[in-house]
Amino acid sequence: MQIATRNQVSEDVFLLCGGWGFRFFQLPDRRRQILNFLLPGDLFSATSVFEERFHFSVKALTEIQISGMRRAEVQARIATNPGILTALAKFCIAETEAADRMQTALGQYSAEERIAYLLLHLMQRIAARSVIREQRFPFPLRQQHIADAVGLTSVHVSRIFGLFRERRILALSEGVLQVFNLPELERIGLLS
Amino acid sequence: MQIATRNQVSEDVFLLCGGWGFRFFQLPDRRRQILNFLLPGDLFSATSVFEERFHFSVKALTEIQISGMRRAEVQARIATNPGILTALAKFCIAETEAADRMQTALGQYSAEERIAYLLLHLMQRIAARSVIREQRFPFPLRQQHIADAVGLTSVHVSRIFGLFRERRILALSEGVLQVFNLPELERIGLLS
DNA sequence: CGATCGGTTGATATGAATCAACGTGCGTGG
DNA sequence: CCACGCACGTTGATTCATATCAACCGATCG
Repeated sequence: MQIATRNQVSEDVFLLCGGWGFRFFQLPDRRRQILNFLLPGDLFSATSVFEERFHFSVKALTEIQISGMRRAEVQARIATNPGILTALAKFCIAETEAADRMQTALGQYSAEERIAYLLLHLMQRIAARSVIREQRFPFPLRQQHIADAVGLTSVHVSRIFGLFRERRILALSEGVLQVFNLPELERIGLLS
Repeated sequence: MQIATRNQVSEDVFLLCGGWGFRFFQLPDRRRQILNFLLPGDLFSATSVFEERFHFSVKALTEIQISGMRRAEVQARIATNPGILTALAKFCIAETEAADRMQTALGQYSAEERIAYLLLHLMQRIAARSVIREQRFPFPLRQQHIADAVGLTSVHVSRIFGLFRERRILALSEGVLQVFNLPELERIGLLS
């Protein structure tokens, strides 16, 4: 379900309170790039506090809850309460660093490396939000989402998952990602 | 010449006053990803105002002048003068949007499209800083830099430049990029 | 004068895309 | 309740874009 569209004007700053979403660019042909995945607690984007229009689109991946705050009000709060600015800066730093790392993955990594990197990054973010037992992560993405995020086709993503499964590194089914061999996954996807 | 190194701690926020540089990640093998190019007037990164250590490395491409400001002082100024925060936010927005577009280029574009996109983006930034006559842009990058920025080999970059030259779209030599057919370059590299 | 750097070009290899077929589960309308 | 269509994933055959390896050239510089 589309939540926001590039160039759309909004007076609100949005926070994802529950569920999963993703931020993306749609090209005029069929191609699209998923820029990142949104998890509970994420602002759509730190910069949206100062931008009156979205420079990206957003879709929901599951049922979601979002909360909107008036931009003018958020800005006023920043002026009076410096703690808010610090929190915003922290979020912005995380976002920027994640973007830089993803850019590196897209420019330099092989298919296996890119997928491993994406999974590790998501696992870390999921684990920060809920307790993980036996390395089983809730994981609502379809292979097409992974493909659009790491710049591969879904066919090729399927092959790589087949390899990972065969090598007993991980398995993905029914919305659950189970990791059997974390060190190996990290060896593949944690290049820096 | 290396100017800054990943994980290095610094109490200063840096501004590039003259010359060209670039921000990058170096991988343990030979690979590196150039994250963006720095032109006069650019902060190394907007987030460095709130980060005490670099999460990236920086190298100079030409002779450069840089100016450092105490981070604590910059933060104090923000608190008293809201105009500085607005300016910082504007820079951060431009940086973020450029990163999102580059991520899209790396994930979705062909070699020709990526190079055309990079050149157009740089041309726009160069033109914002100096008057351009006859579509001749000062351009100190080597083909290896372009390769590392768009995730190709320098050999392949050379072939694509050969094609562009042959098709009378542009030519690059002696530090000058000359564009003969801007509409065609835009058709190739301006997909969204 | 030799060495190094940046760029070009050709031959070949390879990783990922494309095209196509098939299976399975699921929702929906008859 | 069944039949059909559709979304998602898998697998095989083939093609294509880009990488790799290698040779060579001209400019520059110690």
